[in-house]
Amino acid sequence: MLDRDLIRNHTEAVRASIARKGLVAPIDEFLAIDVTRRLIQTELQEKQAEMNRISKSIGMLMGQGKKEEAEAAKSQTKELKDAISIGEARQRETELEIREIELQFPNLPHDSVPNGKDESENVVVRTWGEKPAFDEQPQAHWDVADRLKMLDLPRGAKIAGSGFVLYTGQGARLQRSLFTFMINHQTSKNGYTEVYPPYLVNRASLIGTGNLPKFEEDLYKVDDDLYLVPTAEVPVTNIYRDEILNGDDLTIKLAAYSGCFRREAGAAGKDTRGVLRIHQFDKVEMVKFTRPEDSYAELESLLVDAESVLQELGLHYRVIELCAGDLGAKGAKCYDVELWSPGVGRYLEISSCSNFEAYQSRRANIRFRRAQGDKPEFVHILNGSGLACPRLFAAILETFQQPDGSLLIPEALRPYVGTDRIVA
RNA sequence: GGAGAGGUCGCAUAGUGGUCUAGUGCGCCGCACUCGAAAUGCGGUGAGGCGCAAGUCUCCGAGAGUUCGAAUCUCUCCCUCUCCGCCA
Repeated sequence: MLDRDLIRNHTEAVRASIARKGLVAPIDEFLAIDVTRRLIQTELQEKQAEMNRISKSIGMLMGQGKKEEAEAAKSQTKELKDAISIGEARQRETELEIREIELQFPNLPHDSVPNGKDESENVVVRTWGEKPAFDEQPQAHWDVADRLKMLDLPRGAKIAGSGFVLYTGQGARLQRSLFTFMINHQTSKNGYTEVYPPYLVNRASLIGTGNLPKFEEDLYKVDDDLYLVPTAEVPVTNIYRDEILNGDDLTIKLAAYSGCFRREAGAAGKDTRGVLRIHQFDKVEMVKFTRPEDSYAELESLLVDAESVLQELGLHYRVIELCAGDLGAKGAKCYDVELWSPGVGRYLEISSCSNFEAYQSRRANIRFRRAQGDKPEFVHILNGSGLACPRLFAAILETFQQPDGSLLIPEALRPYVGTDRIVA
């Protein structure tokens, strides 16, 4: 959702900015309904004001015992009352219409975001480490995992279906070690406060983060109008929905471990092998609530916090800045962290660190007050993965596989895994 | 799941059909008194929309209804608490 005044007063700038993303927004519909909406409202309010005056005078006349005059006043109200109920219905209707249109607006890209139509025009910001050298072609993680009995993909599919994974033995232990290590790292080293949210959320929460109404087909829905979380971003961002925060408490930095559930409806046939794209996975997510003037500095440090996990593990990665055309609807600016996966032979997206500015806070109505008596302002909201487990799991298996067939565990994970090496 | 009690402007409370533009206390802000503070006194202190402004409208958990008029009456739903049942 965007600022209504911005759309009204800087229409062409908004249009051009959205066009940079290669998207269109219902700007003309918005403007048309906005005008009628205000006309309806002004007209209605005049009638309501008159009705209030008459009703009040009836009360006063009754109090003074002037029954007849009160009755006379009552008879004036019939026509007014009908007009008001029609006006109220029209106002409700237009308010719903404009809200529906507003929810379809994508966020505007920040000025610093490079132009570009799709991922081919993204920009490599930096790389860390180097591709590890192997004497022979390294195995893909599904082969390493099979050999070391860390994954049972056929039985995962039997239990739930294609795209669901059963981790076994040391694989299950490694998987559990990863998110435990990461949530500990973000809370103890990078200053995040840990939260553990519900895995099921209501519609209002999903509208707040921008997953609904547009991306319903990506979500698992259960009875009672609840949805499985596609990421902890949804419940964590909504912690402060409809609240006014104290400006002195910002920036708020939260980190959450959660399971994530995605239908991956539009991705059939892509990345189907191993654990590269699965319906259920674990992730540590970081969310920040900031003052507007701090959000871009906080985006840089959020990115550094995500990277720090990979540095601790000694994994080669690169940081990509998304061009306008690859940003998606919600983001104002976004960096992806891509992890080198030597067996698959590709960089895998493992984290997305985004500044949403006030796009989500306007939808979720999350504000802050700078000081007592000041008008509430919308906070800026950022989030980033820190990180997603399956691809990290894959990269570790592929990067640290040894010539003798064993798997060397990175130093930082050894206390969690309980060994320095996994053997067949 | 069953029974009961509740949800009022940061917190606590009052309000059971009309001077409620929601009262009071606490907290908070400003001013006065003071060398300074405490205490005290006075004033202020929710959100949103429309409007250049004056102003005006909406919001007492949410929605619908009754009425000239609803915080107050009716219905539906949500949430909290207590007890019972079931259960990791």
